[in-house]
Amino acid sequence: MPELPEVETLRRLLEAHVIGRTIRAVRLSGQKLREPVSPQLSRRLKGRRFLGARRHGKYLLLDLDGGRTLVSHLGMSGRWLFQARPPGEDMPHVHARFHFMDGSQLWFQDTRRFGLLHLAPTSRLSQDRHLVDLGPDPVSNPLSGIALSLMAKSSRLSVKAFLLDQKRVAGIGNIYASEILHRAGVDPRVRAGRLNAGLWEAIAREIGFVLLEAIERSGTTFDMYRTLWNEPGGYGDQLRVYDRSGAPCRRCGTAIRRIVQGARSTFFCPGCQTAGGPGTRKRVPSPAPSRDLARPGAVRRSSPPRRGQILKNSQG
DNA sequence: ATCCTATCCTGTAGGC
DNA sequence: TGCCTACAGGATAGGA
Repeated sequence: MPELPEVETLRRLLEAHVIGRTIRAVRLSGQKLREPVSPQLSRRLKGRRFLGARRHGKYLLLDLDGGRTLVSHLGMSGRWLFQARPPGEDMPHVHARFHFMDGSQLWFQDTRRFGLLHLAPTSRLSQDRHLVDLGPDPVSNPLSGIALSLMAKSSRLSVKAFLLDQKRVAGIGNIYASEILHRAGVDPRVRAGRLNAGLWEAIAREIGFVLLEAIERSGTTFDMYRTLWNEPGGYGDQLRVYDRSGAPCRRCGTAIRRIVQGARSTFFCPGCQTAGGPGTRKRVPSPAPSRDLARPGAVRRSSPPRRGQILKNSQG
């Protein structure tokens, strides 16, 4: 579940260690990812140099000379791994190996193959079909509460589902959505269109806070995610609700609950996350039926933005 | 138009 | 011990 902080961590590391290198060869596994990787990729990348690393939401954008950009997404289990001196042993599920002139290698590994590797013209990147519908990137262009509340105005989605929708805000996934709503004190089941401006202000603040704090710690390794050096991220012990069902809330002591929304887990504190935000106790009916699947003790493993501008200022 | 569900995929946890 | 099933979720196609 790499989300914005994990991708930004990789972007920074790639910028520091891979940008400037020239590709000698690219070897592809031939396996289909989210969509087939073009067999032309190898030919088109040969001899090209990486010029820069950008990011929008969860998409990593690697610009090359020759006017093309490598658009990548990590899906559920994707990894970018760099070795100055490639190890002797092999690794499973490596779908692209970039061999650089100096002998170093960059690998794209993706066990579950929900990731994406695709080459697009740099000049028309914002029109690329994978990127064109993305909402604003909340780290490059911090969102105001006003902007969020305008976007949510007539939405019947739960606020959790709203935050997960990449067309509205790009980069928030299942882990950080729960964390953001916990910090904002907002019940994840409340419909987005019913939240008042003050709560959107709190959510906007926590989006920025949580994502930046997670970036500082190189992201969250819950399961698959690794940095460029194959190391886990350090934000895992900062998580307040995600995967903590049954454990006491660190703010009020109430047992954290797990529910399912849109076939995805949501973790929240029934004590201090309410429909009216911090300090209110009123319980509000859920917008959609949500089953309570918390099993105590059982720890499961493992101004509104405009379109067309999304790729500007995406340096992160 | 908006929202919801099923689908893709693999490794792993849990049940028997 | 080992087989089998269920589950995890990002994005999206297609249905309601």
